[in-house]
This record gives sequence, C-alpha cells and structure tokens, in this order.
Amino acid sequence: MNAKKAVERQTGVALWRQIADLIRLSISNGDYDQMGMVPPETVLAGQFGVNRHTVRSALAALADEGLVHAIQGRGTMIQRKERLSFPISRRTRFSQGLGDQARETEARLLAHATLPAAGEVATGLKIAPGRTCIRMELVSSADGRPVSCSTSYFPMDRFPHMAEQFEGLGSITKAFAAQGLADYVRVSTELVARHANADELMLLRLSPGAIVIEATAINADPGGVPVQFSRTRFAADRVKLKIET
Amino acid sequence: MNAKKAVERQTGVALWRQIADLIRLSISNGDYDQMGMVPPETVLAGQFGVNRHTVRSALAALADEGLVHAIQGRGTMIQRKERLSFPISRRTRFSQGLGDQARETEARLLAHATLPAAGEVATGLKIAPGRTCIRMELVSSADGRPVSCSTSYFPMDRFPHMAEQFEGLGSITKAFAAQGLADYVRVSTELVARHANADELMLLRLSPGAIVIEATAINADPGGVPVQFSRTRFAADRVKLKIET
DNA sequence: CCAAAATGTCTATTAACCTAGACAACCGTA
DNA sequence: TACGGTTGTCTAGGTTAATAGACATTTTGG
Repeated sequence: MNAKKAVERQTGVALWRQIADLIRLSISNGDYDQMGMVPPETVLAGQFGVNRHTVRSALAALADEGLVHAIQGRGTMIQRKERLSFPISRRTRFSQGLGDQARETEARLLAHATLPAAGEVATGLKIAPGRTCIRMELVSSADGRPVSCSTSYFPMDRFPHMAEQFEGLGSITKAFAAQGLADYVRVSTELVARHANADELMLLRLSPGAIVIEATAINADPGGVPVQFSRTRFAADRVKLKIET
Repeated sequence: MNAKKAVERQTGVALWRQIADLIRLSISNGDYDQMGMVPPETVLAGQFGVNRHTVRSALAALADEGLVHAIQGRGTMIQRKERLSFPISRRTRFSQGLGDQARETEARLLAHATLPAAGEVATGLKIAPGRTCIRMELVSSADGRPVSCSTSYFPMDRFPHMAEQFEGLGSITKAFAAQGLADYVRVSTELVARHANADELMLLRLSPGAIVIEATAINADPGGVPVQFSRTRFAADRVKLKIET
C-alpha cells in the first residue's frame, strides 16, 4: 500500500502523535512483517505528507514505548508487536507470562474494600455467603499502556493483608507468597467478549465502541481450595489470549 | 467535588483538547445537571490548573460541536447531552429529573385499557388477582427523540380517571395529584438489558439489533401502599440511568 | 574502497499552543 | 441604578510543534 495516510492538522492532537498511532496500528496489523522493520523515515514522511523530522518525533515516541528500535545506517526495526500475548494455562500469572514482550509492566491498585461474599463470588471461592472477603480493583499496564483492569476477591480470613501486601510488592503472586501461599494454580477461566462500558473506556484509555475480553477466573491452592476469584477485562485490540492445554 | 482533574502536558495532545474531552465526559455523566450549565471559566481553569484562555479554547470546541452555548454575562449553558441522564432514586419522576438536559420533553399516551390484574402486576400492586386495574402505554420523548416507552398499571378503584387525567395534564405525577395523591416514592426498581423487539423498534425509532434497558418499577404512596406498577423500556444508546442511593 | 541508503544532529524559521494581565460588554439582582 | 459575577476581546511574551535544509555517521552491497 502506497496510499497517503490521513493526518489532520489543528485538531489539538500533534501530528507526530497521530503518526505514531498510525504506525503502531500498522505494526499491529502486520503491514511490515515481511521486512521486519518500519519503512525509511523519508518514505513515511512522504506517505503522511509531513516533514521527516515530524516522522522522527513519532518514531522516537514508539522507541520510547519499546515498540521499535532505530539503528543508524540500517533502519528502524520492529522490536515487539503491539498485541501482547497472554498465556492462559494452569499456571497463569500476569506479569510472568509477558516475558520480554514489554520493557516494563505495572499493576496499580485503584481501590480495595472488605465486604461480605455473595453470589458467584461466594460460589467461586467456596465460602459461605456473608463471610468477609477482600475486593481489589487493579489496572495493569505494559510500557505505560493499560492492557487490562480487573476485580479480584480473596477470602479475608486466609489473606487478611492482601491489599497492603500488594501495595508493597506490586504483584499478586508475591502477596500470596508473603502470606504463606507459595504456589497456586488456575482452576477455571471463562471468556466473554463485549463492548467496553464507560468505566473500562476510561481505565483502559479506549475509544467508545471498543471491545473488551472479560475473563472470569478462579485460582486455587495446590490442595484445590480456591484462593482468588477474579474478573479481568482486557483491551481486546492490545492482547491475544493463548490457551495452553 | 472540588478535585483537580488530570491533564498531562507534552503528550502530543493539546491541553485544550484534553480539557474539552473531560468536560464533555462530565456533561455526559450529569455532573452539571443541577445547574444546567458548565462552571464558570475561571473555576474550570482552577480545577484543571491552566489559564482561563485554555479553558476558553476547550469550550469553543464544545460550542462548535453544539454541545454547549455561551451567553455573555450569564454563563455557558449545556445545550445537548450525548445521553440523557435519568436519576433513579426513591423520588424518581420522569420529566422532573431531566432538568435542562432537554429543551422540551413530552409524554404521549398511546393506548389505555381496563383489565383484571394478574401475575406480577397483581403481586406488585398487592391487590387480589382479578381486581380491575388500568393499563397505560406511554412513549416519552426529549427534543423530539423518543427515549422510552412504558407500560404502567394502576389500581382502578383508587385512581379511576388515570388515563383521562393524564391526557389533560401530560404527567403521571400531576394525574396522581389531581386524584388526591400528593406524593409517592419508588419502592423497587429492577433493570434488565436486552435486544429491542419489533414494537419497541417502531415506538422508539430504533434500528434492528438495538438494545433497550427494561426497568420494572413499583411506586407506592407514603404509607407504602403500591399505586403504580410500570415497565419502562429505555433506548439504551440515548440514556444513562443514574442510581442514587 | 566506494557509493547508496539509512539514521543522527544541528541551525533557523514559522505556526500553533499556553500563560498573563487588563478591560469591555453583558446579565441578574439588590 | 449600582454592583458582583460572567463571558468577550485585546495585547504581549514564552513554549512547543512543524517545516526546511545541511551535513555527519553508520550500514550494506557492489
């Protein structure tokens, strides 16, 4: 495709940012897969109808995200594809499976509360309705881009300091370990795809109409006792879920 | 809420555009419903931590969209909402909660009939099955756009002239008042979302596949005696239901 | 080695964005 | 009518974004 791509001026969005978004999209679409690199800066400048320096600003932003890597004399290599691949297996952990797909991953605790378990939460955790559990709202990002938001429930009596531990350690796995649970496995995962709601649009920085994949999962200790009930909503255009049997 | 809102600099997105997006969101959320207008420019500038001129640029963009309309000396009025916000609380009334969200609201009586109460209607109204009640079919519109259609049931013996009163007064609240009921409260509301059926497609002027939110509600007099059982179907893409506790 | 092609760096200029302050015009109300 | 509060307009200056051009540096391939 040699077509001129659409960038608009005076919309309040800088050209370099629009161009960065379009190049990211092209990478994600696999447009440059054969070459393994982005077209030369001069070519991109021609396609977008802008100066080479403007393209350089866009590429610098993508390099900052860790998406591309420029080498003088050779070109700008694609380092990572935008769709992060999440393995889903008996040993699913959030940050671990990402490996070197992202330079930096972060899970931020938005809110937490204690409340009586009810409905599917009580059923999933196999505790009596009314027993206290901890709810935590997380947003997970890779290289500064949010990829998922989740709501998790933990039995209060077994993991009373889940939220505090998580805040200090930044990881559910480590928070479990700090409270005496060295290992756990995924016992069930259910997937649903739907349109993002208003909250998800904001948390995941999506555009209206965007699609989320909702994964409802239960983790259990090695003895099979449930330790976590979670509902994670992934930004569908940023991830690929890989079911491992 | 007097909290400072988050705008980021040097992201390639102009501050005025970020602010315009946030104000649009607030309007859509109904944050300014009581006033019917946006806060003064100086206040917004303080909230966002920017110069007043920057806020003016944002408001100019929203005015260009037709979302707001500034009047010198008075303020910046909200002209149109993306979604009408319906408050749902103990004192829910249809037209009242809309405030200045729409220039003009109308409730049209399509049909009415008297029939014996049965099933959930009798249960909801707490009257013996077989006792006569009045059924009314309404379509409510804001600025000419239908937003909901509803089916309501009233006990015949207590409000024998519900339909006639409504036709004259154009409001359920007023029709109640004319028949001696000065006040009533919402005692239960149940919400369901589903695809619209053929009737709803026509009444609400929707496209096939559209979604409706079905609210099944019971209103009672101050003594707790049910006076109205209603099932309202909202065009999901035109409204937002705001649950107030 | 040389030339072509690509990225890196620098200067300079213009346009857009943001801040700051002052004052005019207008509305509502006391 | 006077006043406080709000939007409208103007000037001025600083910062960021974008364009333009020149040249250096590095890689690749003949």
